Amino acid sequence: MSELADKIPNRFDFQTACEDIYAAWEERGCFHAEPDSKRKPFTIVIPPPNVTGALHLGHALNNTLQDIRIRWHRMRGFETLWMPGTDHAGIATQAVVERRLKELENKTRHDIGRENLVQRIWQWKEQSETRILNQLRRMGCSCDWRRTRFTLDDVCARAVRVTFADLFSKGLIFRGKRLVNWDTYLQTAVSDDEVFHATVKGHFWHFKYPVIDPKPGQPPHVTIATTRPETMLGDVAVAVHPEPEAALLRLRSELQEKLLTAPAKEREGLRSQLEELQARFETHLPGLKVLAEMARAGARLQLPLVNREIPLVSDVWAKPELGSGCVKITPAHDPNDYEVGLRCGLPMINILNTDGTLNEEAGPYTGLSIAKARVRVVEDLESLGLMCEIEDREIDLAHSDRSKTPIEPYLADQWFVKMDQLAQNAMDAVNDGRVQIFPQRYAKGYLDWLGEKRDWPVGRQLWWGHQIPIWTKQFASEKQAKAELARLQQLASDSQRMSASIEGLDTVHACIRDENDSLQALLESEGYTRQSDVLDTWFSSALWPHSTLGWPEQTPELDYFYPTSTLITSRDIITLWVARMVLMGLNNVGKVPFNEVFIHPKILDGYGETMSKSKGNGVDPIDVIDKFGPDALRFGLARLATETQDVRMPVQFECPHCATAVNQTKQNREKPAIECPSCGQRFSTQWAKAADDIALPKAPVISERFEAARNFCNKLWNASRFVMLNLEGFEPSSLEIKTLPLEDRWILSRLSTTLDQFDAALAGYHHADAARIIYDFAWDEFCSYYVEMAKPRLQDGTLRQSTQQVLAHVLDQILRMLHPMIPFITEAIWQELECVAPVRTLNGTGSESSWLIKASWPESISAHQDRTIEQQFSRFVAVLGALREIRSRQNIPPKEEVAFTVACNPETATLLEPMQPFFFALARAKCLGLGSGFADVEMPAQLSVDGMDVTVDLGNFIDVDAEIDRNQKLLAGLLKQIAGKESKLQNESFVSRAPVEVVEKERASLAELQQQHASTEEALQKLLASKSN
RNA sequence: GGGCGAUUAGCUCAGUUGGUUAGAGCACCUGCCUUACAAGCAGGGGGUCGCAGGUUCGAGUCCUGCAUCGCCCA
Repeated sequence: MSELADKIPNRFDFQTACEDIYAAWEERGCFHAEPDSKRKPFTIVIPPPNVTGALHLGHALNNTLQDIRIRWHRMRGFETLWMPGTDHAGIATQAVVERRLKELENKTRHDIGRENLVQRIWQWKEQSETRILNQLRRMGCSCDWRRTRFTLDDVCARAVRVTFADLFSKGLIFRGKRLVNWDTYLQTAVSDDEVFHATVKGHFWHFKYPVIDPKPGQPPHVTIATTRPETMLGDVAVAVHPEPEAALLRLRSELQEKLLTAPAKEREGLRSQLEELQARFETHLPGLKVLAEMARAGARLQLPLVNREIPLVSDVWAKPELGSGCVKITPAHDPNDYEVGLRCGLPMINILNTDGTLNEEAGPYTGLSIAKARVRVVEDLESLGLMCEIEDREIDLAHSDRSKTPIEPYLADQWFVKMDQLAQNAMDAVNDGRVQIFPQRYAKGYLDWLGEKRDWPVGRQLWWGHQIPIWTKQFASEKQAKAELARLQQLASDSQRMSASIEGLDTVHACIRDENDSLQALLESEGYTRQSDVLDTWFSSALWPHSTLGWPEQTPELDYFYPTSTLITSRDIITLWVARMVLMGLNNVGKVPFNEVFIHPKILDGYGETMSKSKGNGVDPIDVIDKFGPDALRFGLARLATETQDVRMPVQFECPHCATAVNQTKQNREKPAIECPSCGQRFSTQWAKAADDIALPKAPVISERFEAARNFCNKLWNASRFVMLNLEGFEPSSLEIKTLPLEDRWILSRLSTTLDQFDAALAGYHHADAARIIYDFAWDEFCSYYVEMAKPRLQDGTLRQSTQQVLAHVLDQILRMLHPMIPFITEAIWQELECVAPVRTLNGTGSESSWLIKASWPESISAHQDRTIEQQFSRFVAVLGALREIRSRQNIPPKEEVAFTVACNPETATLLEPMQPFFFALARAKCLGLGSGFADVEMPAQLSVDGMDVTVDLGNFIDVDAEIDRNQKLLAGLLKQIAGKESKLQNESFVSRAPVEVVEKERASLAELQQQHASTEEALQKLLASKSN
């Protein structure tokens, strides 16, 4: 036995063990899945991480939850596939590589060209992907690595191209104009979530446009205002509200209503608003009425500087309460104006080149930068006498996240996917339950977003991605274009291979399905050019659940593993991704991509902010693994993953000199180096740039939240160690459950109940509940009670064998249950246990997989579940608790024995009788009497619990005054509660209206309190009497 | 502006269809190196359940309003 004690250290050495365990799993093909008609499939596709950077704690949570589900199902006997891979993440990855190019070589992408840039991005991808996949391995993720995919690899590329060609041939892909966020520095459109807003100092210029041929009573000018005067060169109209009076009246009554209910501090502001509004009825309304009438009559204005006639139009976008009440309309350079342009059927004039200079539409200003044009336009308007007023103003300006330059709204050609029917199909799938979303409330956002059925802009002006497979040529006439369309149709012979469409009157687009089709070269020789844009990253991600399984080929994998079982992801991509996966799955395969979607919480830092590398509060899971082990990381995350609440996780730097955890604050998290408040030495952070800082040792960023999980793992390890050290001479036999002592039947009953609860929690995606259920069972019930009670039993010849068997069995079952959450440590213990006790069943026969990862999932046995046993055991626990409390309260040294009695009914006495050795073993207390009829003790320390009076004769140990004091306080509390109950029970309406069982419960509770009061009073009197003697 | 969520112990979070004296972990205090585990054991203190109303015999839980914070959409 001592040999074994030497062999098993009292800590799990995760730093050396985990790598071997993982390698062993992989070598044995434990992660690999193959279509198998005899078994049910269970499939998860990983939400492919971006190859932009490394994984953070949010990914760690996401992947931990997936692996828990994967391992759980694998043990339950499913053919289980976890499909891994990564995402090329178009703009994000390209921007990172471009930024490095600029920083390291001071070059732009145009300097090195498309081919070179793409090659460099591939290099970056290799490096980044290796790091990410390694992070997943360190976490223990049991992905089928042989099937690893990348959204830009050949298999995925083919799926993308076939999908695109299919949609094109169905007429669901078209090109149109649309306002985009244009980054003039990078010369690409960026998406809304790549834009940040910042307040900058600017001006508000008021100027006027002459009215052409004003009639009597009509103004000679209309006044407008803008923060971007150069955009007037692209103006196509001025708008005025069609019913200014009605609009003002409505606004006034809204304000008045608000004023009635507003809190005092807001009233002042509202009143002045109302006053200003009131004044407008006189100062502006008459003029606006005239203008509205003019707009209806088709009045026209002269746009200065470029001398264009533009209409005065009616539109509700013009706010009669603001400025002059008129607003200039520049549809090609402002999102709101764009909408007005669409409503009023206005032309859209783009005045910008892609590099941010003005184009020929700007007339005399052509070629100027935006800034220069702004100065010139203002000067020229002034010299024409059209400038009225210039205000200073703070302006909320959109900037590109990638280049930090101001975004220009810009009207560009854009490829779209028509969403109408595709979106409807995806909505139907959720509405009729083919796809279930957990928690259910997230279905609303999904449906709302799809319900708008906005066409999906899929083109990106990037070089990294799937290039759009469309070849385009412009023809001289509509007739020629139509003839060409017919020719192309003939040429393709098969509309799947190539299909074509006409844009406008004269432009022909041909979409070719297959890479390397000879048609490509043919068209190019005829003067067609391929579209240079690439597809939105989400286009390829949307195909992920079926493209990874080999679609469009009808592979056995696709047939067997699709639809996948569940998708586990974070809420921010429900629309970007989940919705599109459903829509594409339905379109391509005809079936939903997954039956269930689980949305898990986000990981925030201690301030409730999302973690990110750019804030410096990001935590690398590897740092946590290095410090606490992969199992602690996983269990720690799982127990925090509740349903409604995002996870706040205070973050610390761990001082590399003295290992002190230094709390991260908003101030220190952005510093390149920090001085440790404990040892006074300096360490560096991710921000270290200067040579001095870089030379300092770098502090890992961790969170102490994982300590509890690490401690739990340690507890499990040592409990297992104890069991194994005590299995000497173990020979399993067939146990007759009914004949076993109370504690055995109790732990077996609890085991089965725990299993049921644990399974139910996992099935419902209640990971935190599941973690808590198994934690409580393993620690509080198994370790704190069963293992402690096993100690005396192992010394008892008649009980030793059955004790060993129950210990081994329950440990076996706990290891299985915990394996999905903490795979490494449970596997390590399993390996040891296999050597010491290969048979761990209750009937003494059978064998198990030598690897826990492949072992079967435990089954709850309802015959073991016994509520009476559990209740009886809780009476034992109550007496034990009372004994311990008395000992502790009276400061009795742990080694000192005490004697006690329990006054209780005969049934309880019978129940407690066989537990006497455990009172001694667990509380060093000897029982002198159970039930009634034993002599009173002189110096009692007493507790009433659960209808029993536990009395300890403390003899000389007792601190009588302290005990008297405590009893008096207790009595006061009891009296208060009794009074409360009595008044409740005297309340006629409670007794008559509350359910009978509730009233009964209250009565029983009152009786119990009264009994407790009586025995406490009695004990108190004895103490007082003994004192006066 | 619209939608979703949160607010419970110093911190991070549970709390089921409304029903005993609101729980856990960490931190704190007291006592223990008890032959698996000091990353441990035993015990303890600590809460006006964000605020104000309402429904009810009874509200942390249901309803209304307000405040603060977060996310999504415009």
